[in-house]
Amino acid sequence: MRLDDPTPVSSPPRRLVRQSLADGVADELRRALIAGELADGAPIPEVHVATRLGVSRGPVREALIELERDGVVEFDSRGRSLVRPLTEEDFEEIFQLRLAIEPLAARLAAQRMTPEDHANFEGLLAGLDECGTWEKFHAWDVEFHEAILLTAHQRRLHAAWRTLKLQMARWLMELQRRRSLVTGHKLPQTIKYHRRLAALLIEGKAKAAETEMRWHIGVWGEWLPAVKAKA
Amino acid sequence: MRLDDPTPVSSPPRRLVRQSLADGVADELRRALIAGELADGAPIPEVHVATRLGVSRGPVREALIELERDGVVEFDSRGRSLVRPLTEEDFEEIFQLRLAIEPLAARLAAQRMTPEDHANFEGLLAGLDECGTWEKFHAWDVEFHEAILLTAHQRRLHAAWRTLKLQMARWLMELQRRRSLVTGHKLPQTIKYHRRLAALLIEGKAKAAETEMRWHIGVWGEWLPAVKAKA
DNA sequence: TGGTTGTGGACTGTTGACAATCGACAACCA
DNA sequence: TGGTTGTCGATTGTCAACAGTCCACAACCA
Repeated sequence: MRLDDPTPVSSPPRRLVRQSLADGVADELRRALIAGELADGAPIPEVHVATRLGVSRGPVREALIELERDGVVEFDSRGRSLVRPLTEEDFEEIFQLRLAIEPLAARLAAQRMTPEDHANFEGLLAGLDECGTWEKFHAWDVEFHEAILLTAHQRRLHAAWRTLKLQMARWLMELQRRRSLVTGHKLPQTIKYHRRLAALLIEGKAKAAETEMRWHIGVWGEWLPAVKAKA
Repeated sequence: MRLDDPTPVSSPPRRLVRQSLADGVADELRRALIAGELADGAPIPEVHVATRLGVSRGPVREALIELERDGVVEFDSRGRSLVRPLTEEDFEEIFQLRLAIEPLAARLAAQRMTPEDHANFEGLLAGLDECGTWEKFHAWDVEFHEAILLTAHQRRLHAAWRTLKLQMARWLMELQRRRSLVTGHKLPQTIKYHRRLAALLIEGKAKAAETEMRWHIGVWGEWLPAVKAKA
């Protein structure tokens, strides 16, 4: 890339973005949360995180606020932050919210799909072939749903969904750890369903995509028993 | 109230809550935003707010982050905060999101209504009689919808809705300022509809309340033309 | 012994100061 | 003149320190 060309680079590749320390701290906390390094209900003293990561308390504070918005951290009445325990009701809530958000997003995405989105989804669809394990598939799945939310072009809808994303990841890890997942679902079958949904989106069949997504989330909600077994 | 009684006061009345400066700053900014004292797109330098309110930049930072979550403030690439301009697309988005959230909330609220909630809604219903002006009614309306979201007992749903609340207030003020509101709607009629919705909730008719709310939001969405006229 | 009263430690809330970044505008030069 | 290079002011990012609050535990007393 030539650096003496004065025309600005507008598209994503090779653009320098300054990432604040707060963002870095948030990323690190997210990682730790998903990795299960922080137990449910464990306190997260600002000072500890700060010294551990070699920053001051300011950025840590901001990161914690960010994570509170994502629903994985909560502040007690005295302002101390702690890992928000996962409860069965949370799962139920997340289920309801997904049911409200994602079918709508699917409809809008199908309606508003541009040629670029089109190509994007074709690529995703192709990537599905390489999902030989549940682990790979789950990674693909998150990317897929995120793509739908992005394609819907609704900032607020996406923001609401984002707050669910991290929590779903935590559930997934927790369930995998207990090996209580994959409750009667076959991977090839699951992949088939996703292929179907992706096809509807690509074809721009808005109403059908919405219905399919509603059903899709419903299936996901069937994990609830596994969740109950854990809680 | 006796202060030498060791039993803690759990219910709302007379309980001392420490409000951080950040919360106070956020409240003040919210007020200014709704009052129209901050123009669309106007920068909000931390230092200005801090000196104006006699606090340091820390709490102001946190307040601005809070308002960004509420969707009324945005940060540019360099971290500077500014008043997020209201656009027609925003209104459309808010409409879609309300349509996804509130009917669901109404259904859940009707299902889960406790005797206390019951009394609460009865009180609200009575308060409707004193809404002689649109202004009073709008205040009542916000309280009403908030009560529904609270009664649904879904943290995340409520959180998603809260981010819309402030923005709706901004729209309302903006439209009132332009006198482009009340587009063919009569106040007594509007009050009648609300009375009907409230009755369904109180009677616990979940499905009917959900449908009514969907229609209700749909009517609200008819303000869109007025919004377009403004934008 | 049972309840009250210090006292220390662990945190958070808030602040003021310093460093870094960026736009605007002036100075400079080929 | 057109483009490049300083420089200044405005604003945010980050930090270290201080003050306030609360819990836990010990000391104390009736």
